[in-house]
Amino acid sequence: MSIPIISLQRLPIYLNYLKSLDNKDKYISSGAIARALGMGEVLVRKDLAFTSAHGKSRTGYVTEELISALEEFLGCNKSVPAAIVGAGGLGCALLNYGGFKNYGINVVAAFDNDPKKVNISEKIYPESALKGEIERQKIKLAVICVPASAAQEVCDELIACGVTAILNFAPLLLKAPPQVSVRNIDVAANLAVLSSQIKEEL
Amino acid sequence: MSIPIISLQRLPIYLNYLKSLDNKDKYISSGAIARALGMGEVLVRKDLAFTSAHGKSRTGYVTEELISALEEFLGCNKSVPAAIVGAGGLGCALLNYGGFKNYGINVVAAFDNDPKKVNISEKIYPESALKGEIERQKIKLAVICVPASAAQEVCDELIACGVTAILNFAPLLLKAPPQVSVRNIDVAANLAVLSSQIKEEL
DNA sequence: TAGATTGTTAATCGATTAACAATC
DNA sequence: TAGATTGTTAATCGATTAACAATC
Repeated sequence: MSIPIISLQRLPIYLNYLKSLDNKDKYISSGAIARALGMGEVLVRKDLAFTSAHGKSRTGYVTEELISALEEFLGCNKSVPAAIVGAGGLGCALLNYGGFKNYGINVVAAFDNDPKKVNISEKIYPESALKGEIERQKIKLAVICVPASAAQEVCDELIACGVTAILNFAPLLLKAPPQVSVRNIDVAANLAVLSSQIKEEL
Repeated sequence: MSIPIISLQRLPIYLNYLKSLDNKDKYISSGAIARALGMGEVLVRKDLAFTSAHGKSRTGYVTEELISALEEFLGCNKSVPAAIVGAGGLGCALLNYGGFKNYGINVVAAFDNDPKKVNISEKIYPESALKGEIERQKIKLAVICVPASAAQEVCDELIACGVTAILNFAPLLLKAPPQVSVRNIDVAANLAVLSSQIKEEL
């Protein structure tokens, strides 16, 4: 059975936690992970069962094996090329962020229609080069950091170039065919939810 | 009954959609919204029922009233002061982003322990000023944009200063008391999920 | 009136949790 | 052996969807 997205989303949390442990014991139990992360231990075991990890009765999981199983499942050892469209503040911040490497994701190009941006980094190309670079480097994964007004157009162009997975920071719902995976991060909406929760408490 | 978080999270999606309509008809039905956003129409009605909006049989909701009801529920007309901790690439990008105003959120201060950052903008303070400014401006909402290694320490300090809602971009699970709302945005983990989904398709 | 739409109640679906046999 | 932990099966919980009466 294929892993449900809701389980897949938790795998990076487990991996982050395990890697953050300073003095790793040889073994770790689902109960210990669950307690540290505030989750149910059965849930942890079910999630981990989707990977190649196998726990041992009485002792739990071999910590290093569990980390390796999560890394393998998430493709951390592969090198997946990714592109960023829109080299504004957010796009540049992501371009300079090193944390994607932990998941085998390599941001190889960014695109912007402002010629001034193009000289900031050799990875930034004019938007006219988008089709050529995406096809040349066989990029399947892209991040949209352009304003909402341009996002659907960029999305369509990316899909036409062969991109099949898109992380969208623009605050709108992108239309895309079902074979293309789209995830949305709306920072303002997240803040709005928190802001509403503050008011509730009053 | 208090709105479940999962419904609350969808309200900004409805609001964005409604505001994005170019030629707004006087009325809009839950079915039309549902079709545009790829959701069930009963779900839309149930979500909207948490706001003060009331639809009319046969005609649907008055578009402008529905927008107002969503804005009111989400507190878009209030002015909620917010702070950003960590004025690196992401922190600065968020500081310069104008989209928070739509939800009544006003980023009034950013903090960084690098003295060079402090002169970039008059809103950026040294981290030593954190306690003073947060308390002076009665800030309850904060965004953590520091590296994972410093995030828990910053979180503790914010809570000690009276912050009750935190948006965390650092890839780790923050420990916070239950009366503090924490939301996490792990960009790398989101990309990892997409990357895994690409591989599945092969 | 007839028809479209709301809002509510009941049914379904999926995810989480509880229970427990297997096992090291 | 006794005890801790896994992995699985059954029960519960919550969210979504279906059905439908009310109504404009």
